[in-house]
Amino acid sequence: MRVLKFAILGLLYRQEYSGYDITSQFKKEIGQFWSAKHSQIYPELRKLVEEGLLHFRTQIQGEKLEKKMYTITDAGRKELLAWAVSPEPLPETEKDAFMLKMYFIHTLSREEAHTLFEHQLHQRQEKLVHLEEEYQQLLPVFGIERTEGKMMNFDHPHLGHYLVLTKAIAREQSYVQWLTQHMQLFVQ
Amino acid sequence: MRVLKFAILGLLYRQEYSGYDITSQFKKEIGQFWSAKHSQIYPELRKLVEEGLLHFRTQIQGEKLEKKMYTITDAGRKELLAWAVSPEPLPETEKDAFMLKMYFIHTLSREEAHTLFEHQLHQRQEKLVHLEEEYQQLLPVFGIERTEGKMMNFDHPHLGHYLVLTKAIAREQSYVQWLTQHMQLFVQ
DNA sequence: TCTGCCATGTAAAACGTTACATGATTTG
DNA sequence: CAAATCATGTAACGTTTTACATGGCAGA
Repeated sequence: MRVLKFAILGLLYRQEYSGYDITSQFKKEIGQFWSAKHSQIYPELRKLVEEGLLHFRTQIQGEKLEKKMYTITDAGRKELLAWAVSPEPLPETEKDAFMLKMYFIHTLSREEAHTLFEHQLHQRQEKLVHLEEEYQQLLPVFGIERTEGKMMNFDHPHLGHYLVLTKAIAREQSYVQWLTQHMQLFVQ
Repeated sequence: MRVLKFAILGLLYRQEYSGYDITSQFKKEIGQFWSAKHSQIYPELRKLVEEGLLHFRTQIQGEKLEKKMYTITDAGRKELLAWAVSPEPLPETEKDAFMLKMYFIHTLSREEAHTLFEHQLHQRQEKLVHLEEEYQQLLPVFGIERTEGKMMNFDHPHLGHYLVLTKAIAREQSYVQWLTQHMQLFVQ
């Protein structure tokens, strides 16, 4: 599948980035849905240059620190677009170790199960709060103002950002709701 | 982390299974949240036997077909329980290639984006229908009868099964809802 | 000057998928 | 008797993580 390849091509579609910058991007919003460590990114960048999908120029930062700024080539853009329009099949499995534990809940006492469940709820709620704060702070960037009833639209330069944030929020809300709904199983 | 190890130990906690049976289990409900191919399962089973967490007896099926029936040992049960009670940290990234494409939506035309979105919605809706049918069929097994107001409880032997099914349904409902809510971005 | 961040890489191990390989049993 | 399923394994390849390794830069 080589999804990392397309993640990198996609990031470079609109701007030049260094390997370090790409690593940083994966720690931001898109990291909710795809990421990689720098040890995977640097070899992938080299490979993409070899394949003619990227090129780079070396830039000096300060006195002598070299960084490589990568840009996408026409061939790279072409491959990216071919991938981007191809329909994404559903994965059979979306791995979730917590839910695997829940499948084996009969191995636990009521108290142990309750603790695990509470712990997961706590973490998911905290994550949800962070995501919602991020969303609130980005409302002006997204151009969504409650008073004027403005809405995100297809041509908005931050549509992708908006979509991943709202989707991450929806995912966490659903998780929190499911946990809350089933919490009663462990009390008493 | 060795999650597959614990998935196998968990499956063997209540009954004897062959490698083939374990492979089959991963194609059922728990496959929504964890799975592995037989090529990963057979070596893992051998390893778990070597580690003293499982043993097996060879059973003859029919005339000469040999199958290995695995059971968990006391050491295996001990390791399983230690894992099961340990709190699960949230993964930073829950990979979703479709959402990665959505982050790069600016590379697509309105029509292309609309097609992708519709395609994903169709697939998610279809999956949701299957899961809901499964749930409806299992209501008697779960002991949930609308007329008598019975409820799932902690000691129910199928609680794990119930939890993964309801969670998978919640996940798909949330996905479908999010897709539906944002579909308007691509029309006209 | 020290701490945290910027910056790039490689090596080894672990995890996961696809393909290769073989044969028995069951059901239509 | 043919096809689907049961049953077990290995090999090769691809992906991902952890650890090793090095050094520059900026601000307190």
